[in-house]
Amino acid sequence: MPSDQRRIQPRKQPRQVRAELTRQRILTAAAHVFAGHGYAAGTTNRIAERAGISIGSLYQYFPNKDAILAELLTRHLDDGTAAAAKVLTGPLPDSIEEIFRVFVRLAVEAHLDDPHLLRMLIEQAPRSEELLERVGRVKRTMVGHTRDLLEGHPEVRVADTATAARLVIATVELAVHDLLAEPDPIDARRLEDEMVAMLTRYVRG
Amino acid sequence: MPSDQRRIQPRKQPRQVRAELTRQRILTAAAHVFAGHGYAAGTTNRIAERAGISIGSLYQYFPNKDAILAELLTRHLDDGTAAAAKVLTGPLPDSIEEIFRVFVRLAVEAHLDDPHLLRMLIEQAPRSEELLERVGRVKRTMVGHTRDLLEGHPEVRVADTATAARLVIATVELAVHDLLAEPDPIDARRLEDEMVAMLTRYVRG
DNA sequence: CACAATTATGAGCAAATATTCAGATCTTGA
DNA sequence: TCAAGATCTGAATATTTGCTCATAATTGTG
Repeated sequence: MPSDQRRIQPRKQPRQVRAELTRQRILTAAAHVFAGHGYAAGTTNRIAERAGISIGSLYQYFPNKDAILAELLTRHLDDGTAAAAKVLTGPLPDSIEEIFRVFVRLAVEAHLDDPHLLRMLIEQAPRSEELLERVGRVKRTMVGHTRDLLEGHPEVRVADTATAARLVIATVELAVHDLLAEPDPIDARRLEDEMVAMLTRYVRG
Repeated sequence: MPSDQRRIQPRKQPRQVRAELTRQRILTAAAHVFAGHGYAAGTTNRIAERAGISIGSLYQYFPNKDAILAELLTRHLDDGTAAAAKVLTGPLPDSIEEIFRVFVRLAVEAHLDDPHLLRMLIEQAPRSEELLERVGRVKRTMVGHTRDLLEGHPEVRVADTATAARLVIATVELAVHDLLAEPDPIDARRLEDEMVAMLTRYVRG
């Protein structure tokens, strides 16, 4: 068990190509192992084994197990915010329904590749103060943007846009997580349609 | 680490008053510790310490750590289904809006006392085959009832009641968990109002 | 009070697992 | 080619933690 949870920074920076490759392999293996076994049962030795490297190499690039989780979460958050930013720079559709569709699709796509991993991340990550803060910040940003959107759109008729924005974000994120990770997952397209319908009818009042 | 995960039954039945008291203290302490540290970091020694008893006493009433979790989850599920059954025996309101309000309020109330504990329960349940099955059964029952409700109600206009029922259940459950467990939780009454509005407008088409 | 049954104690065992480090192997650049 | 630095190895070590058991304390009963 880790005795010093504060270290998150990598032990050394890769300077050769094979080092960067090893780092990638570790992360890929960790994603698989964490997704399959959960965080606690996803041991560092198992990760190293799956990555085809020795346990020592793993600790050359990650100071401890938590750091691997942190890196995976960071990448997910960065990917998500980057995708959202890209959409926000371009022109958005006019109707609130189509706007919602864009973002719901974004959320669904972001979770389609490995729902189990993402679910594990959300469940396990918040144990660390730092990660909790990071996730909270991203979420608050999303809620803020959603609120702006709701307030500026002529079709929207909800009174309390602050609460509505939080409800919208939580609904999209969590329902996506849950439904995609079930043993019998809902068809992604159908989920998208129903969720867009629900949100649209909600904010139109 | 536990070598035999199958044992769930208590080691012995309490025969004296102080024994039953000790059992209660263990469960209360476990709820606190699990909610605060998570399941993995909530060690049995910490639970015993918080309960003000020795670690040996803990193992006199629970064969292993999982059994404590199972007992907590069982109590939650039993409480929930009992409350739901009580509501279902009586007369339900006519309007779909008021029906939703009854069930959303039920869900909110069931999670108001200790959102962190309940969140942990839902997250950790998938570790055990038995608990997973138990939770799945309860959920399927709820979805089934919801579907019946949607199909039999004149106000409802959604086409795919199966998908709609799953979406409704997932939304209520997860949004409640998430919003109440935040560092800055939404006012329970406001959450109830908005969620009822969202669900009602959704199923009315 | 005496005796048995019940309950409580907590040091310590055993297994799992995170992490280290001394030495081997590979890559780079001159 | 070769030395220096980078990378890799994995047996060994350090911790953590679920759990046991011999013993002590308490309670119920005649």
